[in-house]
Parts: sequence; structure tokens; C-alpha cells
Amino acid sequence: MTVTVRDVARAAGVSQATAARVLGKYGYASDEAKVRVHASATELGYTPNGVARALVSRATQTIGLVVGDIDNPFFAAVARGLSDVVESQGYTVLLTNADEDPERERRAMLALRSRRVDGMVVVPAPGAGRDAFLDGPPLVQLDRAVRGAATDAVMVHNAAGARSAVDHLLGLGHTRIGMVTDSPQISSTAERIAGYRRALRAKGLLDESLISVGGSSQADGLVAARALLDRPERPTAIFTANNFMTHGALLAARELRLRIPRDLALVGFDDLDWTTLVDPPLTVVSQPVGDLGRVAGERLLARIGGEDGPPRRVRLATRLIVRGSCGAL
Amino acid sequence: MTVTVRDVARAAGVSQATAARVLGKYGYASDEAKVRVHASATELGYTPNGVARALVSRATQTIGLVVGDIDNPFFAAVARGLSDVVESQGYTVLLTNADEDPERERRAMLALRSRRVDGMVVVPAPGAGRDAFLDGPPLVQLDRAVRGAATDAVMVHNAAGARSAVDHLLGLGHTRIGMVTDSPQISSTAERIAGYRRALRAKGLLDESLISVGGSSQADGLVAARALLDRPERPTAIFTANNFMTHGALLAARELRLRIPRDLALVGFDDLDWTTLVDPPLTVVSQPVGDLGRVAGERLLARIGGEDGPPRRVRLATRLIVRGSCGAL
DNA sequence: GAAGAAGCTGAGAACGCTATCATGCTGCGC
DNA sequence: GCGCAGCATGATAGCGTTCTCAGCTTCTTC
Repeated sequence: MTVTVRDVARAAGVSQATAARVLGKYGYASDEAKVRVHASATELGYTPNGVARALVSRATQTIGLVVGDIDNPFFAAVARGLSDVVESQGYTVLLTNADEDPERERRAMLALRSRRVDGMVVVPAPGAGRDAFLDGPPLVQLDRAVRGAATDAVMVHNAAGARSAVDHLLGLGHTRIGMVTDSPQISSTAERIAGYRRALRAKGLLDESLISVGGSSQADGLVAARALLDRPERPTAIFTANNFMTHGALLAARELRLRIPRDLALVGFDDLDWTTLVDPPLTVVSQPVGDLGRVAGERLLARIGGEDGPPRRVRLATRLIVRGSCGAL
Repeated sequence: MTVTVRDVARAAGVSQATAARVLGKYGYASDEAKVRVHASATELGYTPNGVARALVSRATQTIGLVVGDIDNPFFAAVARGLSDVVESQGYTVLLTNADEDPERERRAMLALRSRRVDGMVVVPAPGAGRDAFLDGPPLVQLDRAVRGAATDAVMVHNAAGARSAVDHLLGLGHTRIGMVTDSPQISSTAERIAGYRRALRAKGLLDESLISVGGSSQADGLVAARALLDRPERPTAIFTANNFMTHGALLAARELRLRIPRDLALVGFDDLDWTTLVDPPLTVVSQPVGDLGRVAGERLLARIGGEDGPPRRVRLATRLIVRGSCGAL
């Protein structure tokens, strides 16, 4: 395990420099030397020390990923896409969960920096300050963007996605459409709310009291949905801002014995494995989750490769998938 | 970014050695020196270079994690538990997906070794050879164990868990109980099959033709379940070996318009977020997924800390959660 | 007041690698 | 024969830390 180039060199009867040259494939080396060095390298079980290499080459071949919680399927899919792209280029992903807490996020980014990652992909926590994003290695923001942080960012068309959902419900004749959402401090959430508002305002049907804001867990979603459905004049349809809210809304509807879509129509943002397993299957605004990670990885690798120029914002399209929960089928 | 101890020392008007001492909190340093070094460190924005530190200290404060696919909720939960434990001790997790392929797994482990992780947690791919597990840094196997790989391992009581599921179905009067499973090359799967067999043999009801083996994806689960349900004398109950198989079985039942639990009782291994959302809610053998990761992390940290002694195998308990899909309620 | 302990400091040696340089050696053309 | 390109090799200088050591100053103690 602790066999070094020096050990290999000694065993092969050449100098450290020569051994380094053949193992590192640079400079000259006689065929004889090559053969002997390779032979003793495999015999001794030599594994190049990436740490030492990183120190001199100033590149760790490592990229950092900061997400809220890898246990959230959205983040897991993102991580998968990212890791696929960067691993194909010899990079490895350092994973950190920040639990949607700006302070933990700051510390995580510091730790990654200290480890000298070549770049990082961050899903900013709600309320994150832009300071953490100002200097440091190349950074790509994902899903959300911090105000004033001039970095590359990869997101989906949140407003358009939300609007497509609400428009669909409007098209089905609903006039009281509620929204269950997490904090608008999250930029993607704010955009979804904006899309919701725009769609309703266009029809003169916007009622601010039908927006129920909660925390970002599933339990919070349940509470927020319950608050909305407990009202005397409850909405006939609900649009939820993310998968946790969707789950919470489903729970709330069940609690109140509301039948979907007869008593309540439902459209959620973000598709998941189980949305086709529930009855009725859920109508959703699907996001290209894997692509989010992949595109972020490509952006990052480009920057690491030296790409210059102003920050780029990439927006990926969402897609409304109509299934049973909105009553259209 | 590239400010080193040397730069800080210069700015503070002391030698590199003194600056290093105060920044590294070892040896002596006058109060005067401390103040000035800290001052210029923050002024210059000094971030210690973890790579250099790792080189001399021979510890990267990094642990590697090799899973099949982080997008699988089981692995995501494991990753979360592991990361929680090790991050609290200043470690960071290097994540790799091996896609259940021994060759990719081997390469991933090599890459992690080259990066000099202080330890690694591996969920061995089906068919993995033990060679990769023989030398190298401390290693903990998770969920499965490779034959002949004498490392610590953390798993659940697979056989007992499976048996509890099948016993439950037997208790409800079922006599034709099928099993949908992925490859028995996976040790945990093999144990679940063994548990299934044992329960049925005890009643003289074992029928090998009711075991439907497929691949490890959801689609494979569907195929395997369909094969079982298409038989002339189809089973009245099915036990599925993991969450993908459960999903597949649900799909197959729907295809054939079988009502659960009236036409078909179902018990799955591994609980998931959505199992209470489907109708009827699923009866499952629940695994302590987060604990698997946490315990593996603790084991690993203990070994990294120098714990000696023979390999330890830890088994965590499963729990049968009876809901509606088996017809007991 | 001398001896020793304790406080403080800078020089310098690793860690294991990459990469440059100077020094040979061979072969070729004139 | 000489010069010069091309090949091959070992010495050696970093990369940015950690940490030992020798040296110097200051304080304590008998």
C-alpha cells in the first residue's frame, strides 16, 4: 500500500526519475527500462498516490456536490446525473448534505475548498448569502440561484412549468385553485409561485389567500395542505410546488376523505417513481432531473477546462404529464 | 486561494515555522505572534491546503462509498446515514456508483484507493471477487458480504425478515406463496430466499417453481412477477425481495387486473416513502436503512481509529409492518 | 550568581509525486 | 574526424504542509 515510485525504481534497478517517467508516461525511457519498471510496479502492487500527485499538479480530479439531502429523490437523481458525467472524465464526487441550512452549507463549501476540489455544484440553501459564492473554484448553482452570485447556473423553467400546470387546471374549469408550497426564499419555488400567480391573474382568478406556505418537509406539506383544505370555501384543485408538498397534500386529502379527482384535483411539480402507482396516478410537471445533474457537470467541466466568459444560466424545459389526478382522463 | 502559510508568515513578519505553529495549534508561540498571524491569515483569506496536509499526515479525512446506484432510495438512505456519522467527525464522503457491475466496482475501489481514502464502505456487486477486498484501507461491507472477504460487514437479518413475511402470509391461510427476486448472487438476496424456503418447508409447502428470479431493475421485477402470475395455477400471495421487485409486482398485478389483497396478497422487503400512499398500503419487512449506514460508519471509524481484532459482522433487525396489502386488516 | 527549566523562534527535513536540467551516449551527415 | 540531433538517464527542485531540532532568551530556584 505504501509502495512508492522510489520502491518500484529500486526494484527495477533504475533511478526514481526514470521510474517516474515510465509510470507517468512522459519523457524518454528505453524499452528495457519500461518493461522492468512495469514489471516491478505490478509485482509490488504499486498504486500512484493521488494526494501527492494532486499537490504538485494542483488538481485533485475531484468535484464537490452540496445538496440539501441526498435522501430526497430529486437530489439523488441529480447526484446520479452529475456523477455519471464527471466520472467519465476521471473525476470523483465529494458529497455533502447541508440540510437546507445556510450555515451548514457555508461550512460544507469551506470543507470542500479546503480539500481543493477542482470545482463544485451547489444547490443553495434558502437564505444563503452570496458571499460564499464569490471566490473559490469554479462553481455551478443547481435548481436555484442566489441573488448576486454571478456563477453558472442550471435550472428548469419553473415559472413556465407552474403555469402549464395551473393553465391545465383552469382549462378543466377550476376557478378556486390553491397552491401548497415551501419557502419562497428558494428561488425555484419563488418562480413557481410567480408562474401560478401569472396564470390565475390572467383570468382574474388570483386569490392570495389560497397560497399556503410551509416548511420544506413532507410533514410541513401535510400541515400546509390541511390548512388550505380546512377552509370553509376550500379550493377544488391544488398545485403543489415539489414532491414533498405533493406527498403532504395526498396525505391531507386522505385525512379529510376527499376523493381525487372528484372532490379535489391535484397537480404536482416533479415526477417520482411512485406517481403512477397511486390511484389515481398523478398528473405532474416533470423535470429532467438527471439532465440537471448532467448539464451542471458539463458546465463545470467546461469551466475547469478553462472556459472563460460571463456566467451562463441554462434553463431546461419541464413537461406536463397528464394522468388521472386532475380529472382530465 | 493560493495563499499559503508562507504568505501569511511573511505578512505577519514571522517565520514560516512560527506561522505554521499558531495555525496548526502546536508547540509554542507568543501571544504577540498568535495575534499577528491570525490577523494576517484572515486578512489574506488563508485556507489550509488539505492536500498538502493529507500528504504529510497520511490521512485524507475522506471515506469512500461504493453503491450500486445512488438513485435507488435504499442506497440514498444508506448514504445519508453514513454521511451523517462520518461528517460529524470531520470526514467527507466520496461517492461512486458501480451499477451492480463487478468490473466497475473494482475500478471504483481502485480510484478511491488511489485517492487515499482513509476507509471505505462498499455494497458489493453481485459476482464480485474477493480479491478486491483483501488489502487496502479499512473496509466495511454493507447489506451484502462477499464470500471469503474477511472484512467487517453490516447487514440486516435477511433470513429472519423474509421468514417473518412468509410466516405472516402462512398465518393468513395462504398455501401457494410465490417469490419475486433478483439474483441470488447477492448474498442478502440469497438469505431472503433461504428464509422464504425455510418458512415454507416447515409447513411442507415449498414449491421451487414459485420462485421467479429476475434482474435487479424495476422492469426486471415486472417481468419476473408477470411470469409468476401468468401461470395456470397462480400463487395467491407474493413475497418480493426488494423495493424494485415490489414495484414490479404491483405493476404486474395491475396489468392483470388482480385486486390486492383479494386476488393477490403482497408483502415486500424494504419499506419506502410511498408504500403508505398506494391503495391498499403495503405490508412490508422494514429495514433500518439509515442505521445501516450509520453503523457502517461507526464500524469504519473505529477501524480507522486503530481498532484491532477479527472481522466483525453486525446484523440489524428488520420489522414486519402489517398494512393492507396482505389482507390482514 | 550559577544552573536549569521553560518559552519562543527559525532552519530544515520529510511526505510522494511531476517536471526540468545537465550529462552522457549513440548514430548520422559532411 | 567533428558536430549535432536524438535518446536515455539520474540529480534535483519544487508543491504546502507537519514537526523535529538546535539555539536563543527569559524566568525560576538554591
